[in-house]
Formats: sequence, C-alpha cells, structure tokens
Amino acid sequence: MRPNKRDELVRKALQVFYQDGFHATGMDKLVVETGVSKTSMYKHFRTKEELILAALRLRDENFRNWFLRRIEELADTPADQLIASFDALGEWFEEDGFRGCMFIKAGAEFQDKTHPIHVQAAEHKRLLLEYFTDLARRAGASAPEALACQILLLKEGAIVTAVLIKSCDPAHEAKAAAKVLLEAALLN
Amino acid sequence: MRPNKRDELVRKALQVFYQDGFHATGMDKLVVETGVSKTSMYKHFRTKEELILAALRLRDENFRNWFLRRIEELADTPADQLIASFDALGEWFEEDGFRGCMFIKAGAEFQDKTHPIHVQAAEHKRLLLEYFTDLARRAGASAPEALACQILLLKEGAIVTAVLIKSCDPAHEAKAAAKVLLEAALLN
DNA sequence: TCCAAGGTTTACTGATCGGTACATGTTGGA
DNA sequence: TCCAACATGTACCGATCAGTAAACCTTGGA
Repeated sequence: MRPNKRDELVRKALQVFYQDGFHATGMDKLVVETGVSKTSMYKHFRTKEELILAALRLRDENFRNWFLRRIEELADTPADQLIASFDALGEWFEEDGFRGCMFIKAGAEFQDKTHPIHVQAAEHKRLLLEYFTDLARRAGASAPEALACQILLLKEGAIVTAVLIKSCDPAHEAKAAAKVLLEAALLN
Repeated sequence: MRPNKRDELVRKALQVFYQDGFHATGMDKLVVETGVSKTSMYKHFRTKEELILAALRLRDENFRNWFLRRIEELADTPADQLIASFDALGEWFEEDGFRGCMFIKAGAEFQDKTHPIHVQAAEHKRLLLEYFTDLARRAGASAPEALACQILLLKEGAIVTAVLIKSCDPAHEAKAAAKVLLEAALLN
C-alpha cells in the first residue's frame, strides 16, 4: 500500500479509460492491465467511481500543467498567449493516441449534473475558463469574461471537431477565429 | 413486424440512449421500456449496434429537420441565417431534457474511427458543415469553407459548454462571436 | 375445420459486470 | 525464532450483459 503504487494504478487506469471509455472498461480489465489483484485494487479504491475520479484528477493536473506551460513557451504577452493556445491545441491533436478531451467524454458518459464525475469534469472546464479570463483581462479586453468564453467555445469546438471530422483543420481555423475575436475585443 | 412497430422501437430507444448513454443502456432495459419481448426486439434488429445506428439515423433526421427549419423561420438572408442558427441553438439548450449532442456522445463512446457508429456520427457533423458552407457561400464570404468551419467550431463548443458549465451563456457568446467572424469574412 | 406460416413469449446461454469473503504470503519487531 | 499486522491472491457472489432455442399463440387461406 505504498503511495507510489496507488499512483501507478491511477496512471494506468487513466490510459485505459482515455483509450476505451469509462463504461466500456471493466475493473477486471484494469486488474489484468496493471497486474495487481482485484482485492488490492479495491484496497486502494473503494469503488470504480473513486478510481475514475482519481484518474480525472490526474488528467486535470497533467493536462493543465502541459497546456499552460506550453502556452507560456510559445508566447510572451497575454494577448499572444490567448492565440498561441490554439498552436498548443494543434500539437495535441497531432499526438499519437489523441482521443479528444477526457472531460467532455466524462460529461457525456455521466450526464447527471449532480454526479460527482460530471461535477469534476465541469470543474476542469471552469478552471480553463478562469485561466482564459485572466489572460483576456491582462490582455486589456473590454469584456474579458465574454472574450474568454468565446475562446473557450472555440477550444471545445476544435477538440470535438478534431475527433469527428478530418476535413476542416480545427486548430488552424480556431486560431484564425480567435485572432479576429481578440482584435475586436481590444478595439472596443 | 409491421414497419411502424419498428419505428416505434427506434423512437423509444433513441430517447433512452440519449438520456442514459449507449453502453449504460442494456437491451433488457429497452425491452422493459418498449414493452416488447426480447426475441421480437432481435427480430427487428440483429444486434444492439444495429439498433444504435437506427437511432442515430432518426436523430440525424429529426435534428437537422428541426434545426434547418427553425433557422429559416428566424431569418431570411444567408448571412442572417448563419447568425440565427445560434438563436436556434439557444432554444435547444433551454429545452427540458437537453443532454447535449447525441453524435458527440456517440463519438465519445465509440472512439475507433473505423467503427460504424463513429463513422455515422462524423457523417452528421459533415452534413452540418456542408450546410454552413452553403450558407457562407451564399452570404458572400471571401472564404466560405473557412467561415463555415469557424461557425461549426462555435456551435460544437457551445453545445459542449452548455452541458458542462452553467456560468458563461454559450449560445449568446457564440452568437456574438459569429457576428464578428461573419463581418470579418464579408469585408475581405 | 384444419393446417401452415410467422410473430411473440418464456426461459435460458456463457460471458462479464462491480464487488467481497477468506485463505495465503510477506514483513518488521521482540 | 516466533508472532502479529498487513498486503496480496484465489475463488467466488448475485446481477446484468448481449444474444438465442424452442414452445406458444394468432391469423389467413383452403
């Protein structure tokens, strides 16, 4: 029951859930994949739901760490960073094993708005919206909340579209749209 | 085995799948909900997958019929119709039992790009993109495909955000963004 | 009136679901 | 060396999964 063992289980579960989905992934499969016994698994996580929540927490940490860091690497000013976020997205879309946003999928599989998994997925999006709002404010947008929301819409739309449509380069078009929206928000 | 009986089964299955998800809905549940026996169900549909595909076909028909008709009711010119599509979306979001886009959810639960269900979900989005492209072209946009893609991104993003976040009015912000993007596309 | 055809039902299949009781290591302290 | 504490594995639970075999109506035609 050393803590790093638990982390390793969460890491592996995250991979499988991301690849195959939540309902489609049984605990037996995770037991086989991790090599641990079922009893050990249930010593670390009282229920499957608890394991999913742990996996989502790890995913939130991993994704936001990578996304924010990459944006800061790509651009210096808040305005440029808002735009550069779509370059980061584009890089993500090109990765092997890209399967869309785990939190959109979590919200889709657990639709009850009061369900802990749905709530946690929503929290991830809220944190991203907060981040965009901060960038928009520091960029000097006339209505930072509105611009941030619009940027978020483009980001979520780009992810969904990247999953479903091959034509229409979503990251590129989202970036072009963001430029126009940012410019308009700075003028007023 | 009269044809309207089959349609009735598809209609009911569509409701349940939309409400509870695909993997989370068992055939036994559908059998109880529809009142038909399991054998009869499997006389109409050889597999669960076939039933899901039939439900998605009906959903595509219902949604696109409603969406296009509503847009035509709300606006006359192609340019206005591009913008009015977000008013239609907003009405959809306010409906009781709104649970997001069935095709996004289908793509999320069946992630393999070659899976028939994933393919059919993608086809729905492609048809919508085609529709937006037509509107953009008739509106006189300088790059109709690009504008249509951007409108689609806003639409998909608005749906996802409407499901997950309560703050930030997605239909309203998407409409505002679309106005800016349309104006920019008409100027050049 | 009888029969054939086809839709419907009951009852079931093996596999898998999430989860657990209980036996079996394994390890640190005395 | 022995024991207590705890982690692990085996084997299983009832429920549910997608799907099916075979008995049971029901109905139209002769």
